[in-house]
Amino acid sequence: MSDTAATEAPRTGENALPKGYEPADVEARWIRHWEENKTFTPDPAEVLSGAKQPFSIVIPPPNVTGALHMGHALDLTLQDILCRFMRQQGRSVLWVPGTDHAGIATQNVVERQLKKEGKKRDDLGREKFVERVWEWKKEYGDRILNQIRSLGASVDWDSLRFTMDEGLSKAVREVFVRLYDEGLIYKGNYIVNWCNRCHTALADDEVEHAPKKGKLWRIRYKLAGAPLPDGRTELVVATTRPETLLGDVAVAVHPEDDRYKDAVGRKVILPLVGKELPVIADSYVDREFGTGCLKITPAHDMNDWALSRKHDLPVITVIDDKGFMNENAPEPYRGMASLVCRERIVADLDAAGLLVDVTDHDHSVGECYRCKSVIEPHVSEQWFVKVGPLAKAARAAVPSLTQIFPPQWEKTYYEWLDNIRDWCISRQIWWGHRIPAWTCQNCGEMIVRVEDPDKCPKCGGPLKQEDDVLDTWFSSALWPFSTMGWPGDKEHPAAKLRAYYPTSVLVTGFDILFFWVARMMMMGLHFMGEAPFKHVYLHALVRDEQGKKMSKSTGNVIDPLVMTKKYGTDAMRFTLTSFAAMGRDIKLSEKRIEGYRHFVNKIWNSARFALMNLPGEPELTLHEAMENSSLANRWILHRLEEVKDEVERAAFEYRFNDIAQSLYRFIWSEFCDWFVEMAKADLSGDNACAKEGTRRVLLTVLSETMALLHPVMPFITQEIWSVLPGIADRELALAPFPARRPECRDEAAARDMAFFQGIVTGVRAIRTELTIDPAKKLPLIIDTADGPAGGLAVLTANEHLIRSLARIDSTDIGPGKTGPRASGTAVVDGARVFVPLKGVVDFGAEVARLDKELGKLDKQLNATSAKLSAPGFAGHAPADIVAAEKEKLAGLKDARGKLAELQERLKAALAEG
RNA sequence: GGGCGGAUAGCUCAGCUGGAAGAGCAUCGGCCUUACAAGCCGGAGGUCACAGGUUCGAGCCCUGUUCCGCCUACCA
Repeated sequence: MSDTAATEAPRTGENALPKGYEPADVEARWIRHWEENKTFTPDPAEVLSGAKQPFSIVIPPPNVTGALHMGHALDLTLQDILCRFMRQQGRSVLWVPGTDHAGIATQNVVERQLKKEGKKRDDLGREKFVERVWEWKKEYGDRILNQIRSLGASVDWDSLRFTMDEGLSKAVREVFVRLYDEGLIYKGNYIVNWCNRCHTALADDEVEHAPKKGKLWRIRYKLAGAPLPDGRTELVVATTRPETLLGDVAVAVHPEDDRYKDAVGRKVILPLVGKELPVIADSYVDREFGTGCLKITPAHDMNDWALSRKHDLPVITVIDDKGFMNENAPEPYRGMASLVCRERIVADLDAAGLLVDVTDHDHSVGECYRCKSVIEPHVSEQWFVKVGPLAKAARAAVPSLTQIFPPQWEKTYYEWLDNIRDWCISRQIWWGHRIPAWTCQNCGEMIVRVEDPDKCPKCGGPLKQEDDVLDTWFSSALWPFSTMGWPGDKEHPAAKLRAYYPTSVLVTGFDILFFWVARMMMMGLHFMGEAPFKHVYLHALVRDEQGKKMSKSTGNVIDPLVMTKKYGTDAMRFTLTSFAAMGRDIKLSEKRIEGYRHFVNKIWNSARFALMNLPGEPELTLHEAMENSSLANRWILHRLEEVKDEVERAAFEYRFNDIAQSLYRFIWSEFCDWFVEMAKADLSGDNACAKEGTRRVLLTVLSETMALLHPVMPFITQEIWSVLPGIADRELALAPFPARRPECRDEAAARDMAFFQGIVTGVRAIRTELTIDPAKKLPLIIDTADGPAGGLAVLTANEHLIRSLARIDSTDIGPGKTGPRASGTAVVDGARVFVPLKGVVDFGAEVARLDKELGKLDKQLNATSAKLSAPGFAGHAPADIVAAEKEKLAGLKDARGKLAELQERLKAALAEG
């Protein structure tokens, strides 16, 4: 055991808590404590023995080069709430932390570092470069992990994983080899998305489409041979990329386009090149767009590529993998950067009289999701996963095996899987899992193996391994089982895997539904025979207060680390939780976090107040305390039971905002505003029995509230918990969810309290609205004749509280009591309230105030009686609804009548002067 | 082009299976009432985007419309 706060002698009682809550100090202390004590490291044996139900989550591994942003903070907060809540529910909780190696991003970072030294990666060579990346990882790779720590995430640090770890790399190889052997991985020459800057292929979903202002050039392609029957001698094509015409292999028109029917089958002459191209017909061509004539450049356009395969056209690459015109381009253009070439081509066309015109044209352009440079379609040798069969299984698993929350994302998930194309998994970089395939330099045999082969098994010739590495998402797709020890020993799978796979829920942003979630589904189902998670909870994106995506370039980023430092982690977590309603974006502003910091302060101060009154454990048990207990005590215990239900239900249903709201209201508006104020009388009174009873209730409610709030605000709750007297287990994180106490349910107390609050609020309203000096104590008369059943008893028993809460110095309560005509008045639940005000205020104001009240009552009266008298209501509506409406109408009529009468009395008094 | 979501108080949003419109912040008025001025008490503020429909009854269900987001797509 370590010397942390929980193991020190608890500082309970008076002065246990300093005046102000200092989050930084408290947080650091508990983070250290949890980690040193391995509080969140579960034992798989407790699951395997059947002693506990498992609950597991794998963290969405952040990019190892990344820094924590608000999206992470939200994601981690929600996961932490679930994990901490499930521990309270008695589950064996495993939350696996880790990072991914982010192939392209990390390589970029290190290359930039090298550049500063005036070096390129080729100067180092592959091996040295990869070593260099590992060095970088060693030095900076823990940054984001420490940031996760600082949020209080209750992950099991013993389970920490990195996608390039030995075990995870083994999983990657195993999966690759098996998919290859099953014919689900193949290598081939295809057109792919190519990033010139990162110098690698990208998968379809790694390309982001952004609208761009472009131009549309219309270019004449002269017909070879005789003019068309109508005398035309050329076709005009429209293109946004004139430089690609050097790679044109055909011109296509729509087969039913009357304008071009006669041209089909003829040849045109490619401008600036001079070679003849066929004119083909294909219904893909949109007659409405441009001129209806489409030039076909298979090597540099995805759609043209597809057409070229259909029509068996050649593929001519004219732009190389760095974005320069290659040897297939005519001499004058060779070696030019493609954009430079574009200008030259346009100029040359113009000079040759082949350019019709140029118009502005907005279209969407693909960009690299890592570096934002324009994506070039590029033909090259790549490795692909044949996703069809995998996607089919992944689709079928939702919602039967895996449920998505909120469910509207199901459709998006289906949509993507239904239209999925083969997944390009090879990347032309060095940092990552190198493809485990070797080619025999002798016989050309391809060997794909888990273990490195040393020679060709067929001819014994020397082998050369593939240069490419795998897409980072390929390894991320295995995360739910690779992190738990798969494949390991196949006969005896890891205990962790047996205990915690499949995971309970995946919590992540909807933006990586495709990148990651769908692929994990594919891999999990294929290799484990089980979906990797039972639930997927997709939360919204965190945006700025205008609803814009936060980005460094816009400068609207709210840094979670700055916020936690400034307002405390609990305040930020609570803010995010409050706004985490399902299916909605979160518009965050610093002001909101600041607002919830006030709530943290409120909690702290209420605990300080409680501790001041709890020098030691109360002498009465709760059971004893409840005998002849006060209204306040019975009511708050009753409400506590209801809050337990609300919080528990909301947590199971991922209604995070409801957890927050329910606790906020209970703590602030009920516990602090009413219970504590009412308890003060007992706590400072002479009645030892009442005092001890109320102390017991105060302690019970405070401690259980800390437990309920703990998943959302782990630090302040643990800090307070650790100084409460009479708590056996100082580790709140491992304490069970507060047990239900059916005997504390007390509807009568709820009703009585509502009446009591009505009286107090009624008097306060009279006071404030008539601007009576708050210090001025007033007399109070209440006629309980028509009040609720037991109302008199409630008011009599709590008379001293009415005095203190409403600033009353004398009361006269009973059936038939009447105050002077010159009174401020109210009707509460049938009871008439009088606050004699002769000589205190101007009664004209009170007459006006009553007018306003009467107006409100009239509005409600009209609505209710209209409803009741509406044809069919009594016949069709359920009996209980009708009865309730009738009762309501009676109550309103009664209140209105009484109030009107009271106003008349007042007016009469006024007339008399 | 297809899909999804949103439109409720000045702002940000709740409102679960249809049964008297809610919260926070902001605002106005009054209070340093010894846990808390990061606080307390009270007030004001809404034709629930628009138009129809179903129903005894609609913020909620159905149809259409208008705006605003996002995702997706082969219009060069």
